[in-house]
Order: sequence, then C-alpha cells, then structure tokens
Amino acid sequence: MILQVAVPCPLHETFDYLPPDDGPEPRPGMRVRVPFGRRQLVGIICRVSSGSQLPHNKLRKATEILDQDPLLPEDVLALADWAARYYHHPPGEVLTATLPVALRQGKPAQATPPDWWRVTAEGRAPGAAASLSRAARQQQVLFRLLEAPDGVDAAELADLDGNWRQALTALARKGLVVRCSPPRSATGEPPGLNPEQQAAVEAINSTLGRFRALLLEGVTGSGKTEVYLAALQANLDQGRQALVLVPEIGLTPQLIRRFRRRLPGRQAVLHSGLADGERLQAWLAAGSGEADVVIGTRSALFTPLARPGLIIVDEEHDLALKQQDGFRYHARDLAAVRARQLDIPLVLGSATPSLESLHNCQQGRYQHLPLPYRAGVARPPALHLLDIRGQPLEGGLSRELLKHMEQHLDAEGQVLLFLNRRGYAPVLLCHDCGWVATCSRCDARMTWHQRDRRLRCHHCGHERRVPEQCQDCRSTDLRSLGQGTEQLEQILAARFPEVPLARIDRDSTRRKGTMEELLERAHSGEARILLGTQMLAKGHHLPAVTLVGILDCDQGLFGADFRAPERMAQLITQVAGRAGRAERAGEVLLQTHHPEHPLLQLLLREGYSRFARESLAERAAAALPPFSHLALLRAEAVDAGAPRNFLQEVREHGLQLGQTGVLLMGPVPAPMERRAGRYRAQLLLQAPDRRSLHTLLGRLVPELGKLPSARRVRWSLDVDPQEML
DNA sequence: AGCACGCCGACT
DNA sequence: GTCGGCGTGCTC
Repeated sequence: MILQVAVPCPLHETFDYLPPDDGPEPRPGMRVRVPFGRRQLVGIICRVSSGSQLPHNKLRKATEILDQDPLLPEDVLALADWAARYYHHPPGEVLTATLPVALRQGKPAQATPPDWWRVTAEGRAPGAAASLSRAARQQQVLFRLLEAPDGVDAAELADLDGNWRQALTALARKGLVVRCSPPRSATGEPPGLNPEQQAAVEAINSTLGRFRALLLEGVTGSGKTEVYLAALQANLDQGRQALVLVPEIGLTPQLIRRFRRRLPGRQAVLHSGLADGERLQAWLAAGSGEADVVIGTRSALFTPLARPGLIIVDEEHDLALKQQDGFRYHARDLAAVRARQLDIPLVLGSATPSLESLHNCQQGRYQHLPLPYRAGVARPPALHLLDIRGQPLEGGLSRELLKHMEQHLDAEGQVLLFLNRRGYAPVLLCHDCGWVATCSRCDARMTWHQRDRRLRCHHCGHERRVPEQCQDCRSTDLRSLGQGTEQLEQILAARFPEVPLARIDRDSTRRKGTMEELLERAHSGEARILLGTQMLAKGHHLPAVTLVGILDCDQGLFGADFRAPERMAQLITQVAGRAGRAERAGEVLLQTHHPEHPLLQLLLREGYSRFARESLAERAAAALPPFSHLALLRAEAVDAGAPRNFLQEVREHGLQLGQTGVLLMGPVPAPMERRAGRYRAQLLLQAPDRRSLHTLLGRLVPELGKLPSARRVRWSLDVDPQEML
C-alpha cells in the first residue's frame, strides 16, 4: 500500500510513502506526519494506491496517521486538486490553505463542547444573589448570567476582571449555574417581499438540489439580503447546510447579528479575526453538520460541509474575494467549481456585478435575477456632476458642494463625504526648490500625517519624522499639496464647528473597537458629517444619509489598469448607494475636472448596468477578459536586473514550447517598479481560449523553479489577475 | 520553503 | 588555523 501525500512545500507534486506500522487505516483526507528531508511535516493523504513510480527502497515510512477519520471530505479534496491545477500552484500549499492553522500544525481535530452557561432555577431564586454578599466575583458573574435568559458563551465573561472562571465553577458547584448547549436561534418575522424579490427567491428555490449559477443583480437597497435569507430558509427546510461568502469588509457584526436573528439553527462564522481555537471549532462544527449556515471570508470556501445545499457569494465583484498573495485563488470562481461538483445552486449577489459574471449571464451560463428597484419606500438617489474646473476649492470642497452640505445639514440630513486618500496630504513639497518627500524604498511619494508628525509610505509602511528642512536646499518652507481625510476633518471642523463629525479610515479605526464605535455614531445619527475612504463605501447601512459628496472621482478615469474604469464605476455606485436609503430621496454630487468624460456621462445617465454592458462591448473589441484569458508572472528582487533576466529567460522558454495562440508580453517593469526595496517586473500571458493558456502554463510552470535565474528572484504566478500592480 | 553541504574571505 | 558567508541541490 502506497500513500500519496501532499506536503506543505512549494513543489508541484505529491510524495509517496509507505503506511505506518500501526494506527488507523489510511484514507484520503487524513493528515499524516511524514519525514521530509530531515524534517517532520504534516501532510495530507490525497490518494491511497497500490504502487509507486519510485523504486521501493526510495520510499520512507510515514510516521503516524493523525486522524481517525478523514478531515477533508472527497469534495474538498477534489476542489483542492482542481484549484492546484487551474492556478498552477503546489498541491501541498493549496491543501494546507484549506485547513485552520491549528490543524496544519498537527493538533487534534477535537470538537470541544460549547462553553455555554445559564442560570438554574436555584440561581434565579430571590435570595441567591444576596447569599453571595461575601463573594463579589461570583455575584458579578451571576448578575451577568441573569441578564441573559438564553445563557452566555463563557468567552463573553472575559471582560470581567479577576478570575471569573473560578467564580463560574464555584457557582456551578453550588448549583446556581449550569453548563448547557447554546440555544438554536429563533426566527424573526420575515418582511414581505416585493415581486422582484419574490421572483428571485422562487428562481433560487426551484433549483435547490441541482447545480445552477444565478446572478442576483440588485441595486443598493433593493433587499438582496432578504432574498438570501429566504433562500437560506428554504434550504434549511430541506435539511441542508449553506455556505455564505462575503468580502472581509462585509463581514460586520451588523450582518452576523441579522443572520442570527433571522435564521433558525446554528451559524458558524469564519473570519481572520478569530483565534486559532475558535476558528477550529467553527470549522469542525461545519464539517460535522452541527452548524447549519457557515458565514465566512474567502478561505471559508474550503470548509467541509456534512450536508451542503447552497452557496452564496455576496458582493461578488469585490476584489477581496481574490487572494492577492501566495495561492492566488478567486473565491467566487472556485465557489462555482464547488457548486458544480456538489450539484447545488450558487447565488452571486452584487449591486455592481463584475463584467465576468455579466458576461456569463449573456452567454446563458448564469441565470440573471435583477432587482431593479429599492425595497420599501426608498427612492433612488439623484446623481449630479460638479464641474470644479477653475473653481475655488476649500480643502478640496467646492462652493457648490459646501452650499449643498449646509442645506442638507439645516434640513436635519446626514452628509457623507468620500475621499479615497487618508492622511493629511499626499505630497510634502519644498516651495523653494520643488523637492518632494519620497519613500526611500519605493517609487512613491510619502503621505504627510500631521497629527503624528510623520511621513508614511502607503505602499510599504515605511515611515519617518517630518523633516524641518528641505533635504535638498535646506529651505524651511515646506508645504503640503492636495488633501487627505485628516486635513479635510480639520477643515470641516473649522467650517462647521457645531456639527459632530465622524472620520472613518484606516488611521482613525486602528484601535480595536473604534470602527464599531464610529459606525455606531454614524448609524445613530449622532454624527452628522461622515468622512471616509473605501472603508465607508461598502455594505454599511446608513439610512439617515441624504447627501453624498465624492470629492475626487477623476482618479479612476486614467488608471493604467484596464479594469480601472469598472472599479471607478463600482466605487461611485457603491458610495452613491449610501444615500437616501430611507424615505428621503438622496442626492449625490461628484466633483470632477472632466465632466464631459464619456465614461462618467454614461454612468450618470444610464447607471451601472448600462455602463457595464457598454464596457463589455469594449472589452470584446479589444480582446480583453472575459473575451481572452490572462496569466501574470511576477518577479521581484533587491537586484534591479534579476527580475527582468528571469522573465526574459521564461519568455524564451515559453516561446520554445510553441503553444499557438498564446501571446507573451513583456517582460516589463511593474507600474511602480520599486516597492519595499525590491525591483519588480512582470510577464503577461494572453490567450484567446483557456485551454491553450493552461496547456502552456502546465508545461512551463514546473520548469520555472529549475531555471538558474529563478534563484535570484521571488516569483509568483497570478492566473486571472485582477490587478496589474 | 527549509535545511544541509561545500567552498572561499576576515578573525580569535 | 577556524567561523561563517551564501551558491547549489534535494526533499517520496
């Protein structure tokens, strides 16, 4: 008997081992400890076969089988295998990526019973709390449990000071509290659905039990989540589990609470903020069938499910669904593969669908489910361009925008300002000689953060003190150019001193919990002006916002990336969607220096949907994705010439393989050549069909590591790149 | 990736 | 005379 084992190292094959002398019967999906070189690694059994290509004396014996039963079911193994082939990534690294960290390290896959506690009848008795007058800690714990009729997770007691665990055990000994299983959540009353929502739900429900991909294109506020909830309910009624993927930013406590409130059964949440132990428990609960709905960010896609019935990918256009380093997979695309393999429906949802998914609808591969109207009484916002050419600007705000802000604030409205640039100013400039502060490690300017008196590079994180003098001419007349959110906050505080403001960007939310705090201030209406970057653009329900101001929408118009316009349109539409979600119609003002730009005009006049269809036609004409297929080979090194040399060698190697149809473009320097002290270059492969691209990559990639020049660079392959940076 | 082996420069 | 630099090779 031979075990084919995937080990966590960047090699494109599995390794054959003899089974250990004793232990459980080896089966695919089990973890196994194996000797590898002179190390011991935790690998995963991919196959058990009867023979090996290698001579018997070359084979080593596996040390021990780590699982009694397979950790990964057949379908996850098959998905990982498919992904390793499609992304041309080492199978060991792909499989390792599917496991929670605790399991990668070889820890036992043991589900611990829930640490959930509630008060007993004795504990509820009138004299119980009073009897603890000499045990303040126990009293405190008891009070906390008395507040929660369903009990609490012991982890929630962690904020009590002192040894709450000891107090809890003491209370249990006295019979005042008891460990129990957490309640299955109750179902809140679903609101009535409008006809479009109803039609979408029926379309999804009618396909439960077999594969089909459906694109739910719902304008902001059209009630996509209600459609998800209804479909999830129907799926649960059939006794099946569901997987819900969201981009990191979308996984807010708000959304989780809504799911908890509305769905029966148990939900497991998987995101990067979890401790290893918590993550493991959620993962095991999914695999055992204990959890009914699994909600998570992209890596949750690989979670084993005991009785899968439905996969939902929310905000399917979002870039966060594509991993941007190491194993560069797209969770949306792999979700389609998994749904097909499991023969269950896949629902993709977005207000601004990716061109890829719209194309799939046009091709008839996906079913299109439009939700063109806002749910309830909410009316769509009115979008207007503000031509700011030659206009006086106050901190980047035109008079016209300021006037509208005053009007909305006077009318008790809430104003949201969007500026996709944090810090005080993006440029620090010497007024005497023109010197600008640049990063020593990147080809980029440093951003001035006034409050911390520091210059920070937003590309590599490098920072230093703000210089007193120009580094070139010693002049002390250093000035800022342009505005970031930090500066705008100051200007607004001076201009509207009476109006409470909340700034939401990566700097203002660095401390744990501040994000929730600021969002709460925004949500409650306490803050009247909201100022933020990307962070504020997505997902959050801000029903009181009546005016949205986008300070600079020109950045996206001239990006080097062919996806830049699409990104810009998605961002504008998402930000605009924050306005007027309640009864009051919203107003959206876009400041621009290019009011006649055809892309902006199209977006404003016709909306995202038409914009996207027009863009698709342009992509077709230019033979760009999704009408052709790309792979990007990146290389970087401290030595400036090494990446180019390597890629040149790869190019020649690739040309020799003579795959017709595949274009090799480059090598060229990356758009920002030097970043974090490394020079970067890239080679782009383009093909009219997937097959020829993958045939070439299949032959080329395993050879790359063997090239001598590869040793001098760090390289990575990005299949279906989303960003050319 | 990790880890060893191996062959050349500045030190106790 | 050694310690250690990183080039090269290998992992069933």
